[in-house]
Amino acid sequence: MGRKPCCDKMGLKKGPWTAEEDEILVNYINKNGGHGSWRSLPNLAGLLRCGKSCRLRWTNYLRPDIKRGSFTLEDEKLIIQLHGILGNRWAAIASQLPGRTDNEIKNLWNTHLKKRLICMGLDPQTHQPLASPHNPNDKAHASSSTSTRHMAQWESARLEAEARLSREPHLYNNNNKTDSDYFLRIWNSDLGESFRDVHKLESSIKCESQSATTDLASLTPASIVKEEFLWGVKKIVSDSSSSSSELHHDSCDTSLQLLLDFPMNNDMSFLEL
DNA sequence: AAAGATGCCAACCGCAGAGTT
DNA sequence: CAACTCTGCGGTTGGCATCTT
Repeated sequence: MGRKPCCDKMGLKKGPWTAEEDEILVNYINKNGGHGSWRSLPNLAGLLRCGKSCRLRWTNYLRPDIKRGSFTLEDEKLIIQLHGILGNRWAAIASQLPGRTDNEIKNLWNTHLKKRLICMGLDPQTHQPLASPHNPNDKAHASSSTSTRHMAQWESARLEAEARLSREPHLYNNNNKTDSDYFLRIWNSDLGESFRDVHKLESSIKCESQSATTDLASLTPASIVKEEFLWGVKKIVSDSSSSSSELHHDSCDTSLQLLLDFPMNNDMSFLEL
């Protein structure tokens, strides 16, 4: 059904890259001010590799901004925290660690961090204690604060947006008002701050009926969370364009509440650890 | 010292989504 | 709007390095 792998072509080399191949690839990209089409790059550069292999070699090893060397404790801590929020979305996690690649982080996770969590008695997927199924503490986790989980969803969406923009830096500068663009601006605006304040006042927010019916086993993809969030952001933006500042403030509050109220089934209770 | 086990990581594979025709 | 192409992502693997017995 699917397309044949691009490396199936006869005569294309696979396996480890040689220094000569690296040099050819780097020289080509430097000379042309970018890679252009990865598919046509091997022919143009004179490499007996498929485009995919070239892209991987460049993004994971040859890129000039790659940071080499071991991860610091802070890095590892951050990766664990981000994994708790984002799951196995290595590219999104990597976007928060400049110079580190998704592959590198994935390897670090699979070889070190995962085991470390297990040793600490935590499930590396859920970041929750590997306790017995009848552990009363688990129940406490299940009914964790909704506002805490909303906070995690905001954070998740923010990281996704940043990951996207880090891949497409031109979006910062042009006039395309993308969803991610809006998101980041709102996140850094008074509204974002308001939300963070709301989080601090989490005891005042009661959504117990929703969290009680949450299916903890089914994790909602963060993209869905973002969709819901963006709907709220778009409402804020459209409201603000036709309102006085006071009304704007009200609409922000309203939209903020909408964001807080949207149905969710992500289990983010690990944030309370 | 040698053989087997384990760790590590670069690279490959296949899928999915976005863009194009 | 279906078919196709391109690219990015996450899972997996192969092989070298290191450790253990």
